Amino acid sequence: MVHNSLTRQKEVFTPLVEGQVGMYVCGPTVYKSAHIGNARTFVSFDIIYRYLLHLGYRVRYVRNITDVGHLTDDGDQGEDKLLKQAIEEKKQPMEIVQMATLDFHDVMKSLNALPPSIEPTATGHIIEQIRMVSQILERGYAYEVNGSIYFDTQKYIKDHPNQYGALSGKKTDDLLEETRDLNNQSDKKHPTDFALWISAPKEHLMQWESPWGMGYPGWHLECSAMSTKYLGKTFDIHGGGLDLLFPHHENEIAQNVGCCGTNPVRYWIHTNMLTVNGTKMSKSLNNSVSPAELFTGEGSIMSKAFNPMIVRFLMLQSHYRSTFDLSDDALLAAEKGYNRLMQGLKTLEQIQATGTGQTEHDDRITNGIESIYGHLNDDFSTPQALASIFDLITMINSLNDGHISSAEVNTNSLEELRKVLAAIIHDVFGLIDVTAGASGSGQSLDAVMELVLELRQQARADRNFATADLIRAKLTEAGITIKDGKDGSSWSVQS
RNA sequence: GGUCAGGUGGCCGAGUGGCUAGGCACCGGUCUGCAAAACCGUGUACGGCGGUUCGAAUCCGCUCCUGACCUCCA
Repeated sequence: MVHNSLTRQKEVFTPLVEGQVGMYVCGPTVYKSAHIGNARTFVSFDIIYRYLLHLGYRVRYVRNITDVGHLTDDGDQGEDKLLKQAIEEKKQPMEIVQMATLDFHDVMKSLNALPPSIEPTATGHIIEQIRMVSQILERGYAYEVNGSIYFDTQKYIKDHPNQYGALSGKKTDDLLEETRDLNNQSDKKHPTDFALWISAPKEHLMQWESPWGMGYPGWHLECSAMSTKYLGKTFDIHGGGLDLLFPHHENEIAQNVGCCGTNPVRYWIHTNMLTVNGTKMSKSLNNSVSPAELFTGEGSIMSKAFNPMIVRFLMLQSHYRSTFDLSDDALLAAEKGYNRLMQGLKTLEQIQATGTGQTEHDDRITNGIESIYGHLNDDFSTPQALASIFDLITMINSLNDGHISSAEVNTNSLEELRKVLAAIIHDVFGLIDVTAGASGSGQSLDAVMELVLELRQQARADRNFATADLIRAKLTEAGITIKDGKDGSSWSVQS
């Protein structure tokens, strides 16, 4: 089941071609470093992508890079954000693009998001965009004014009643009556018309030759052109942030219908916004928190540094369609929850089950696994899937502590549990264990710690607790936690 | 102003008619030399006012509050 923004309800997901999924997600505009709100969206789609792969689908995941075209103001008078930034920094636009793109990739990598199958850029598909403009012109859904091409929304609305606005839930009448203060839009026949191709003044830094003279593409066009090129005229999933729903996605549909006569997308998925102190984070509001700030603890809202995996875990604890408020408390709580999850997974590797029958504990495992999949199948409900996982973690710990004897659990169920939890947590949720010595501390540290623990164990055996506690305290200061168990002590590095 | 989402216990965050979501924090217990971790247990909820129903956090109406979109934004 997938929640489809177009119909506003959950629908059974059946791909166009059995076993294959085409998914397009609107990527970032690369004129500034990514903020954590961007990251939330792409992590959400990363999990959807991973889950589809896990289910065995062949997925073609296309996520674009917008490296041209966004205007800061309405209409033709506005400045291109990218150009503005380039002028401010006295750089070539493509230098800005390069910087922001590399930064974006770094962030996504640190959050362990898989790269998309194709990551096309707008500037790399100028030809396709020009061709699409021509097709829309040919079909009569656009008109030219002074070298710029505008989409004719009125004709579109007339020919396709109840289409325009269907996605964003706007009534076409309301859209047409829009009387917003529109400055310098005299070229357009109607305020709702939008630019497909914009005529460029000579000094404009990014422009290309077209049948209508030198110019550059309108913002909405690239996604239509590139999704059509790589996924076809109709494809399964189109995703993006909720803030793109109108006008971007609405116009995208219009362009596709105008160009090819078919509705391009079968399932629209929109992720909700991330907020800080209850307000949406947005590049234009300048209230961004960067991932780097989170990861280094240098920002104003965090008390300390948080590993990217903790941030990712926190994102998993909320549903992608809910707004999500970022706070220090939430991060601190997530850190503990994440550690508990990772510790549980490690414990699971070590415990044994010797049972052969089918006990209530085996039922609990079976039901737990079933409910994990049930929740993920229900519009990718990671929070609920996590709840089911934590129930199983409790059971794993009970087994480890001897509250449940190993004979009470069937060997096969435990094996199944190992397989499923590892797959869900690592492959689907994309959570990497960064809690232990596994984080690249190397063999030498392992050897040193083994020695230290041995000496401390000796001190404890001699009832020299002062020494034992001193070792533990000093190690804690150094970021290493000691836990004394029945079978000796263990250690872990704080992330 | 128009449109659309929400308001859940100390915090975060699920949940669309009856059955403990979960995480974190708190309290009691077990374990431990002491901790930590873990396990067991207890408590604190569904913005307000009405209504439907045998029964509502969940449906309906009104009301208050918050956010998002309507302009570039993930």
